[in-house]
Amino acid sequence: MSGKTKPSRQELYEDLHGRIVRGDVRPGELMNETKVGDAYGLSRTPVREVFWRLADEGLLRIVPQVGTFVAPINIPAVFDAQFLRETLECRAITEAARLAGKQDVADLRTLLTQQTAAIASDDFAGFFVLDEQMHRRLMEIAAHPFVWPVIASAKAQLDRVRFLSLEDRSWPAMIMAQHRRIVSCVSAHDADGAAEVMRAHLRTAFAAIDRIAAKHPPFFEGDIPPHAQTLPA
Amino acid sequence: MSGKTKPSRQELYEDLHGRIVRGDVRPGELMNETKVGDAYGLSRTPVREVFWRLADEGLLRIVPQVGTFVAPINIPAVFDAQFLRETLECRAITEAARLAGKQDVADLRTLLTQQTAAIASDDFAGFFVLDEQMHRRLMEIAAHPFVWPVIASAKAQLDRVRFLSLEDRSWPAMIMAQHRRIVSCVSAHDADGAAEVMRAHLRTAFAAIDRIAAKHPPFFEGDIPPHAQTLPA
DNA sequence: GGCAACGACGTTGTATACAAGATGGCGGTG
DNA sequence: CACCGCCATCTTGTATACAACGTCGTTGCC
Repeated sequence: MSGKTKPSRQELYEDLHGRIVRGDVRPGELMNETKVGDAYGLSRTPVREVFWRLADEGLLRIVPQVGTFVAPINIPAVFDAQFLRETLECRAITEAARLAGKQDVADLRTLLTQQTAAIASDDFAGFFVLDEQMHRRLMEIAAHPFVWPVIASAKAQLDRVRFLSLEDRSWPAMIMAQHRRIVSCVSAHDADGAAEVMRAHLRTAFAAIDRIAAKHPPFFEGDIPPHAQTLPA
Repeated sequence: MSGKTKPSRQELYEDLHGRIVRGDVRPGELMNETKVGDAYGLSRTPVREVFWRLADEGLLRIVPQVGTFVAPINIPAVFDAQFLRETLECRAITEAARLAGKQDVADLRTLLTQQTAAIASDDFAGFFVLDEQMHRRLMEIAAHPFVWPVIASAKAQLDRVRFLSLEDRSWPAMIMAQHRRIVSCVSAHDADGAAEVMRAHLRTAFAAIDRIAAKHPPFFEGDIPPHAQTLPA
């Protein structure tokens, strides 16, 4: 594992994806195929495939014969991503609460422990990974594993906004408390309670979008929809 | 419009997509990059981009250094696609029923008329397009237009199964009746009623999947999930 | 006869050269 | 001074040559 066997497409994709979502590269910035290829020791061909996938996810905007740019954060698209994630995850967790077995609950509790440890050591990146693992695991418990990639794609749009807000210090504690309540509901097979907590959980970060958008106007595109009281129930 | 200005990637994508969904090419069949490129007068480069996208949608399976094949119909993936579509469209139509204005209802009624005409002239392909337009329009009325591409992707998986069943002659009439009831509920702002009819509508075609899978075993992959009573409510 | 090693073939993966188009600056012109 | 047209330059789009790898048939050996 010492020599770089393959800085391959997968690595390039994950790196670029992370850099865009974390905001290391700003919306509107030019992503030159040749330069990116040189930077990673690859030719344009594999780079183009990665660009295409990122464009499909709405993270890049390819303008033919002009250039490929980091896409602005499209506010209506973000609202729809929230709708999608909230609708699917809340529906799925009711199934998860119904179907969860002892081993599933044990797995979730293990993730809770790891998340607590990550927060205790200020390992925000590690917590971020564990958070994603937990949501994916819940989707597996709900017996809908193929839905996760769809949610992950929507999540990227939402995370772009999230990373623009300097994370509050009190934030991780609140997230952890919500995670514990989710696992508690699933463990008790309380489907309605789990859905309710999940909805509140998913709206926590989303609630600040208008404030964040107002703070970084050049990064955004489109207006906040008129019916923006999100969703009733 | 006489000369073929561009048999470009878009055309190639739509053609291949349609051929796979309609079952013109069978699961397991080899899709050679070079041969496909020659057939369309393109080189391997644009073909590869199309293949990549189709693989992302689960319609192709790219095996490195071996070949690209038409993917088998993955039964668990189909069940998850049904879960995704049903969850999102039923949730969205409650919003559509709440938000629909007079012009929206008028557009829907126009689509109903066109659909009736298509069926009357046995134009099944035309009806298929109009059906898709209606579902997309409903998503726009619900103020979530960006969700449609996600549903369209899931729809492709479901349509693969649908096209394997020789469509019943009484089938179009039932679909039309459901469409009319949906528009009726939306027009009356009956959100719960609309969701109920939509759920029944989406399950109509899906209900036969086990029968169809049993009829064409070599085209399928994976088993029917144990909790296959789909979804409660 | 069974089996293992080898090699030809086919496929996708990668790199690179060239083409087509868009942009922006420059200079000419009214 | 304003404006129009041209051209250098940069970008992505496409085509093609080569490399890496897996498959499968063949052949030789045991």
